[in-house]
This record gives sequence, C-alpha cells and structure tokens, in this order.
Amino acid sequence: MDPITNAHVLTDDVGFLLSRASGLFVRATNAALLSYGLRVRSYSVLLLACEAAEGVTQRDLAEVLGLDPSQVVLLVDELADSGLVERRPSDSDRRTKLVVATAAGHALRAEAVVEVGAAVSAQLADLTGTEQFLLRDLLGRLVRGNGGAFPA
Amino acid sequence: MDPITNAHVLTDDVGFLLSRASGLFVRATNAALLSYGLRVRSYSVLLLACEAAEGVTQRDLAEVLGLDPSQVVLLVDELADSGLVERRPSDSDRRTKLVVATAAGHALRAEAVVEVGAAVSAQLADLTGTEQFLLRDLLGRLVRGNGGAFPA
DNA sequence: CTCCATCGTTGACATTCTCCACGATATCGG
DNA sequence: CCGATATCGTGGAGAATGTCAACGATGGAG
Repeated sequence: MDPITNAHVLTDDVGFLLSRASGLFVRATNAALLSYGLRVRSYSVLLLACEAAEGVTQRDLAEVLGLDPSQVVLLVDELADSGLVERRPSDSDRRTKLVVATAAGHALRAEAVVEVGAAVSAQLADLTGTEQFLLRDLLGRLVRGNGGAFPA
Repeated sequence: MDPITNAHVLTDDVGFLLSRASGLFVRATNAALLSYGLRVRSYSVLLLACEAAEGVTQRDLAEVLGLDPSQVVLLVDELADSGLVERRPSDSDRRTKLVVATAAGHALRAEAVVEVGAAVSAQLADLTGTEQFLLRDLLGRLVRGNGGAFPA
C-alpha cells in the first residue's frame, strides 16, 4: 500500500504540488528572463546548446526537454533569428543539424543565468541548503526514472 | 551563496526538474483520466468541490489552483454540463457562486481517484515511502511559501 | 538496390496562459 | 443613505503550448 498516492486532499497530492510548484517557478523564471527577450523554453534550449561544445541534435533537445520535435524547430528558429545559436550540419549524419551557441549566445547566457539564479533562489528561500539539494536529488531521480531520457 | 541555483547544467536545475517532473505527472494523470472524460484540471476542480461540503468559491478555486478566474469558469462549466458539480448561490454574498459536487460527482471522483493514484504511484516507484513523504513535504513548503494561497 | 527507420520540418488543431473589460454585488467612508 | 472603490463571475482576444499526422531527405539493414 503506497503511503502517498491516496492523499485525502488535493493540496497534499504530489502530482498537484509538482504542477503548482512548477508553475510558480516558470512564472518567476519568465519574469526574470523578460528583459533578455527569452522565455523559459528558449532559455533552456540556449543553455543546452551552450553546454554542448559540439552542439546538440534537435532530437536530443526534444528528448531532454520532453517536447515534441516540432516545438524544438520553432525554438531554435527563434534563437537563430536572434543570433544566439546556429544550425551546423553534422558531418557524420546529414539528416541532423547540430545546434551550437554563438558567442552572443554564450554572452547572453552568462548574464541571464544570474537573473534566473536569483529568481530560483527566491523561490527556494524557505528551504535550507540541505533541503534544496535533497529536493533536487529526488526530482532528478523522478525524472530520470521515468520518461526523462537524459544522462545521469 | 546559494548552493543550488547556480547548477552548472540545466538538467541539475531545480526549476527545470520541477517543470519536467510536472509534465510527466500531468501526462500520466491525463492518461489515467481519459476514460472518465476528465483532464487533470477538471479533475482537480472536482476534487476541491468534493472536499468542501459547503462548496467552494470560484475565486478560491482559482487561487488554490493558481489559475486565472476566467479559466475556472470554463472548467466549472464543463463539470456542470456533465452533471458532476453545480453552481449554488451563496446566501452570504450574491456575487459568489458556490461550486458543489453532485452525487454523480462524488461517485466519479471515487472511481477516478483509484486510477489516478495508481498512475501517480507508478511515477513515484523509484522513491521509497519515506522519500515520497519527504518530497511532498518539501513541495508543500515550496508552494505554500510562495504564491500558493491555500491552507496549511 | 530496396525496404524501413530516423531527422528536421510543416501544418492543423486543441488546450492552456495572460490580460483586459464588463455587469452585478459588496464594502467602506462620510 | 449615498457615493467611491473593490470584488466576483463572466466574456473575449491573442499568445504560448501540447498533440498529432504527414512529408522530403538521409541513413542503415539485408
């Protein structure tokens, strides 16, 4: 008998709390990114592009972000139009296009990370450092255990 | 110096993990609710209506769920059309309409809760019972600490 | 070479978010 | 009691997001 799933009130349901907390973080992050012309989605794509020196496949972006590949197309389009990333052909597979961050992309990321970090920090203010680590660990295992197809 | 906010990779960011985990839960829950003609939103409204014997104000629903009041209108419309809830005038304030679950609403909830519980349980399978409680506690404090305007 | 899978892309459609505005009602100050 | 102000439910508009199906181009297996 699972101890949690039958929470007798909605506000104690893990799924509901996840959705609610996620909403709060998304709004706070979007607000922090407003002045940079980014939203949380494009920001995530930019970060992933910055983190992969060789570039990321759009298919990989879709899997990591849990999005439909067709959404990734638009996000990359937007970032490319802004000059933050570029699509580079892969010499190993001509179907794929590697998304690579430009110098401007790296620069904007460096700035935005500070703002986003502050916003996230404010949301986490009620938790101690240890609890924040614990939460991250639990969420990470939750995501990686189910559909979340990204490296450990 | 906050220990978490400056996660060096996106997949270690608490905000990202929250969003990702939330997405997984929402999809799983929607799949579980498919046969009942409900989605996670209307299901949440139904639960809140069932939990309040005297009914819930649409304004309260919006606050608890973190939604715009105009969205609540449509959700209640949908549930009312299905005969699961009804709008009852409040004798203390004629502006408000109390959303009350019907007998059919209570019955459907009883069934759906089982399915949803199983789906949530599957998502939480990688965590021990203690960890599930811990996660719920952390998320609850996160939500209640920030915008989440619902009782402790 | 042929058959089938994969990648990026496009299009269509439903759902969800965000804001603004309105009529009806409540509340507060005088 | 009256008027200014706020709140509740509702409607509408537009953007953002989610979901699905299809297509051309390429890769890989046999």
